[in-house]
Amino acid sequence: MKLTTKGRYAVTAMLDLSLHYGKGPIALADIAQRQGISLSYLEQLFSRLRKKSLVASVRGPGGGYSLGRGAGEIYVGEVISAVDENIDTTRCNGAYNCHNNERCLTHELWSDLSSQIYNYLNKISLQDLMDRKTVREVAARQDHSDQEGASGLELALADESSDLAGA
Amino acid sequence: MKLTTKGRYAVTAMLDLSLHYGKGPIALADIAQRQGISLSYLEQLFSRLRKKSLVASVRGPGGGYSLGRGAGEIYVGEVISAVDENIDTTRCNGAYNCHNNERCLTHELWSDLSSQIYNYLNKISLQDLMDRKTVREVAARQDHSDQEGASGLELALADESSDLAGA
DNA sequence: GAAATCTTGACTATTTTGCTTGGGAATGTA
DNA sequence: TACATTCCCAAGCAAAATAGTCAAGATTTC
Repeated sequence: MKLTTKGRYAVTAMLDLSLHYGKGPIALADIAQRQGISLSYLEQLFSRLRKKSLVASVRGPGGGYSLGRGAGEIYVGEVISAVDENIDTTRCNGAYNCHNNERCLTHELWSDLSSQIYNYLNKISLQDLMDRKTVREVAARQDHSDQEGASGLELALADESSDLAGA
Repeated sequence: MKLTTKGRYAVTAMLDLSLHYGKGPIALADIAQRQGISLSYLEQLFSRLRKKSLVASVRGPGGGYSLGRGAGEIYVGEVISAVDENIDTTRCNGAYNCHNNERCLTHELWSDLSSQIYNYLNKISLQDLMDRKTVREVAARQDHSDQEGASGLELALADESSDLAGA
């Protein structure tokens, strides 16, 4: 499997988007700042996410991104696949030509592992992540230091923490 | 997780070693030829495997490598860990400093995934792999074409009905 | 002592990653 | 209309990782 920061950034950004969504689209610049990801890099990732309809975009002032569907219907595996091209552990990517144009000794091992990982990640939705206590804690911290650092222009998200009991 | 050809080569080579072991040590050159892996590259990998006692070596003519313990007691996860340094999917490798010196939003997701993969691979021994029908088939083909030389024009890959990883 | 084999370290080519740059295009606001 | 704000896109690039080479040496068997 290819699990690089590309996939990690994508999932992190999508989770940030889920957490802050609710009152209109979220600008990438906000996500970039909160999650410490380069804006241009995020743009590239979101371009791919958009092509897979995982997010929808609105241009112009006040624009930004929103989720393509409900947070409960977007799965981590999809997000990683969207940005990482392939989520396969085999060298041949399932083509059975790993060695001398034939299947290598360990081909089945890697394809089994791929399905294993794929199944695992495709059972976890963004909503599942949002429901996790640790995620809410980190999110609250990030929103807090956001206000301190950015002279409090982007308020109105502190009430997020009172909604937490609902999970 | 880091799953590259390094880890794949290591497992493949260890499996080849297991399959051919029994009548004294196996020279790396044989494994390199059978599995299509560069000899010098294999040497590097086996150097690490030896440091972890996964293999034992005998120098001189007739020398080579043997398994450090029984094939049923060597697990795929160990082999990959030995050559790949870390098998962790988090950016911080578990150090909780992924973002601004603090835990990132998705830290737990990646560490959970790591354990998932780790547990999976650490339940599969080399003996388990040897017992697989597909492995024995490929091994038989490789031993056979070994005798014929390198051209290996036998086609036998159209019959693959085990379409697993839907990646 | 010569050949086979492991052992080691340095070096290199290639690919991938993560990111920048530099333009656009759409859209809301004044 | 002007203009700022946002998304959109493609090319390029430095650093890192990967995959592999090369050269020298250490052991052992014959």
